[in-house]
Amino acid sequence: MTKEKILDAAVNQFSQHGYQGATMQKIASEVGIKPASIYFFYKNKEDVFTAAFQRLLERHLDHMKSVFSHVRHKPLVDIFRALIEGSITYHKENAYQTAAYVSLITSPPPKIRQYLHKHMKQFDEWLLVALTDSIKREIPNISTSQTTAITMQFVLLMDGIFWETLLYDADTLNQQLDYAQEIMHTIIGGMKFGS
Amino acid sequence: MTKEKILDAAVNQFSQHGYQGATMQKIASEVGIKPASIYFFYKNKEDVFTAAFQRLLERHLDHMKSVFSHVRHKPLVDIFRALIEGSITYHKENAYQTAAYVSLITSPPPKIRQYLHKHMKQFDEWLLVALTDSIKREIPNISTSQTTAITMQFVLLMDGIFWETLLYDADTLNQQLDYAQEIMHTIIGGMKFGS
Amino acid sequence: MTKEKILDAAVNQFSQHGYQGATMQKIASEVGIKPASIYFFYKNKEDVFTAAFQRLLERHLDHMKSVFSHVRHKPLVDIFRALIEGSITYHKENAYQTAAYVSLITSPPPKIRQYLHKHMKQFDEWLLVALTDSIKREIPNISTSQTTAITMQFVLLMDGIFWETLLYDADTLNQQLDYAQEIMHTIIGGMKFGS
Amino acid sequence: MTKEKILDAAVNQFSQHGYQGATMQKIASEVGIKPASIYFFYKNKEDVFTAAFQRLLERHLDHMKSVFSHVRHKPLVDIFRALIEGSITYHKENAYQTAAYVSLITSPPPKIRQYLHKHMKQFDEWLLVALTDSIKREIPNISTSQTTAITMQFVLLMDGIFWETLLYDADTLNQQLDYAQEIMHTIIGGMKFGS
DNA sequence: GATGAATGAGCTTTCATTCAT
DNA sequence: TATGAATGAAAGCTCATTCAT
Repeated sequence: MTKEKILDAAVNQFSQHGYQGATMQKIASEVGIKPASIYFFYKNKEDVFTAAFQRLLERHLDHMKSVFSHVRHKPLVDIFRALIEGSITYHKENAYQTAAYVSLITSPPPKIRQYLHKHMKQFDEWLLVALTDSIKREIPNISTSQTTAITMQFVLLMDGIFWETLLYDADTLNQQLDYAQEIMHTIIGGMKFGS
Repeated sequence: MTKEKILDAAVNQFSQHGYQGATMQKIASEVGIKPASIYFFYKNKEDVFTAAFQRLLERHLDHMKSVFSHVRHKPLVDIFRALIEGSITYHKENAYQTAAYVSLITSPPPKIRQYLHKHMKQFDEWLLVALTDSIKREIPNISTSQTTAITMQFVLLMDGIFWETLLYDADTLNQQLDYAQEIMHTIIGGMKFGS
Repeated sequence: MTKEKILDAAVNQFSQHGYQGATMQKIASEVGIKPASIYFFYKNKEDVFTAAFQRLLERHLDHMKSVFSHVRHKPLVDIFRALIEGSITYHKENAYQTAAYVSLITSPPPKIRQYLHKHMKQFDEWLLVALTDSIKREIPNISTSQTTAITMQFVLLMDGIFWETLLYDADTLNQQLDYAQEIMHTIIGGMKFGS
Repeated sequence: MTKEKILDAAVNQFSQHGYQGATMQKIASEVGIKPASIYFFYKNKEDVFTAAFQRLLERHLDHMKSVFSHVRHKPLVDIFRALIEGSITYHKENAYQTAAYVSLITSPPPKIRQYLHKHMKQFDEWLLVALTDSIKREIPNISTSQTTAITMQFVLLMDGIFWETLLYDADTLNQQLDYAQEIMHTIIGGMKFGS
C-alpha cells in the first residue's frame, strides 16, 4: 500500500540523512511516485515523520514482546540471552530503523520529542514487569530492590550492546555479546547464593 | 579567534539539527559574522565539519587521557569509576559535543566516516594499553586474554552508561553508575580469586 | 511552450553575456517564469545550454539543407551564391543565435565542446556530398581531388564571409560577397578549361 | 612586472571563460598574488580588461606590421603568403589572445566596444595602404579599384583562414592555406594578363 | 606593494508545498 | 489517486570590492 510504503521510505531516508536531509523528493522516488502525491496521504513533512516514528517504535516493542513470549518459561540466563540477541537481530535486520531510532534520540524533530519519551518509559516498565516474574520464579526469595537491580543491570548491558551495534563489526560484537552473557551469569549467581 | 568560534558553532548547530539542518547561515550568526566570511577560513561546509569533528574527537581523547593520568596509581576499581565518571562528566559538560558525536556515529557526513572509525580504533587501543598496566599491577598472574576480557567488559559498561546518558535523568543515571561499579567489582573479584 | 521558450531565452542571454553571464534569473524573467521553474524542465544550467545549442546547430543545418534543395538543379555558380547568401541571411535573421554560435566556438561550456565538433564534421561532410553531385553534373570529367578542392575553397570563402558578417556593415559585406562570387567564378572557370 | 602579469592573466582567463567567467580570484592566483592586490594597480575589473585589450590589439597590429616590413620587397604572392602565415603563426602562438579577441568581437564588455571598432578600421586602412604600394610595384598599370579589389579579396581569404584557425586541426588548416595561396595566385594572374 | 579579514550582492540549486487537472 | 507545472524561501557558495595593517 502506498501509504505504508511512504513511511518505509521516510524511515530509510531519515536514518541515512537525518530529518532535514530526508527530502520529500527522495521519499517519493523511493516509493515510485511523485512528491506531490505524498500530500494526498499526509498533510505535510512533519506528519509523515510523526506517523513513521510511531510505527517504528511500536514495531520494536512488539518484536521484543514476541521474543520474550517465546522464552518466558526458560531459565533466566536464556531469557537474557534471547532478549539481547533478539534485540541485536532486530537491529541488524532493520538497520535503517535503528539508525533512525538513534538519530531520533539525539536530535528529534520538534513535535516528536514528547512521543519519544513516553515510549521509552513504557518500554522500561514493560521489561521490569516481564522480568520480575521470571526472576522471582527462579530466585523465589529475592527482594523487590534486587529484582530491580538485576533488571537495570541487564538494561545497562543491553544499552551497551545496543550502542556497540553501531560501533563494531560482527566479530567484535559477538565477543562483546559473550562478555555480556558472562556478566549476567555472574550477577545471577551472586544473587542466588547470598548477597 | 574567529576560526575556532566557527567550529564551536558548527558543533552546536550540528548537535541540534544534524548535518543538513546545520546551515552556514545559523553558524555564521552564532559567531556574529556573515555566512560568506566562513568561506575565508574553510573551503566549504564539509570542510568546516571535518575540522570541527577532528577537534571534537581529539578533545575527548585528551580528556580521558588526562583523567586516567590522575588516577593511574589508585586501585583498579577506583580507576574504572574515575574513567566512567570522567566520561559522564565530560559528556554532561559538553552536551552539545556529545549529541554531535552521536549524530556522527549514526549518520556521518560522507567524507567524515573514515576519520571516525580511525579514531574509534585508536581510542580502544589506548584504553587497552593503559588498563593492561594497571590490571597487571593489581593481579600479577593474569593472562593476556583475561586482561582483554576485563577491558572489553569495561568498555561494554562504558558504552551502556554512555548511551544511557542520552536516555535517563540524573537520578536514574547515578543509579546505573552504581550498578556498573558493582559489576566491575564482581568481575575483578572473580578474576582475583579463581577461574 | 515553456520548455522551448527557455531555450530561446538561453540563446539570447548566452549570445549577449556569455555562459557565465547568462543567469538563470535573466533567462527565467525573459520567459516570464521564476528561476526555480526552469529546473522542472532541465536538470541544471549546463543541461539548458546543451539543449539550446543542439537545437541551434540542427536548425542551421536544416536551413542550409533547405536552401540547397531549392537550388540544386541550377548552375554551380548560382548554387554557391545561394548558399552563401542563405547563410548570411540566416545569420542576419538570427543574429542572437549566431553570436551565441561564435561564443560557443571560442569558449564553449565544458561538456558541450564534444557535441560541437561532431556537428562541424557533420556539416562539412554533408556539404561535400551535396556539392560533389552538382559539380560532377556541370564538370563531368572532374577528379575527386578537384571536387574536394572546389568544395574546400568554397568553404574557405564561406568562413571568410561568415567572420566578416560580424565585422562589417551591410555595404562592405555586400561588396565582399561580390568578391567571393567572383572568386568562385574564376575557380570553376579554371577547372573547366584547363589543368 | 606584476602590473603586466595581471594583464596576461586577464587575457588568459577572459579567453577561456569570457568576461563574467574571468574572476579576479583566478587572475590573481595565476599571477601568484591575492585578489586584493590587483586593486593596487587597477581601479576595478573593467579597468583591468580595458587595459588588457588595448595591449592585445596593439600587439597584434605591431606584429603584422613587423611581418610586412620583412617581406615588403618580395613578389606579391610571397607577401600574401607571409601575411597569412604570419597571422596564423601569431594566432597559434598566442592562442589565448586570439580566443580572447574573438570573444571580444562577439560579446565585448560594455565600455570596450567602442575602442574595438576604432582598432579594426585602423587595421584595414593600414593594410590597404601597405598593399597598394606592393601591388602597384608589381602591376604598374593597375587601377585603384582593382587594387582595392585585390586587397579586399585577400582580406576575405585572411578572414576565412582566421576563422578556420578556430575550427580545424593543423592538417586541414595547412590544406586550406594552400588553397588560399592558390586562389591569390589566380587572382593576381587574372589582374596581370587582362580582365 | 601586498594581504588578511570581511561583506553585500547575486549566483545555481533544492525543497516543501500548492493547485488545476 | 496521481501528477505536471509552478513558486517562495532558503540553502551553499562565489565574487568584486573595501579597508586596516
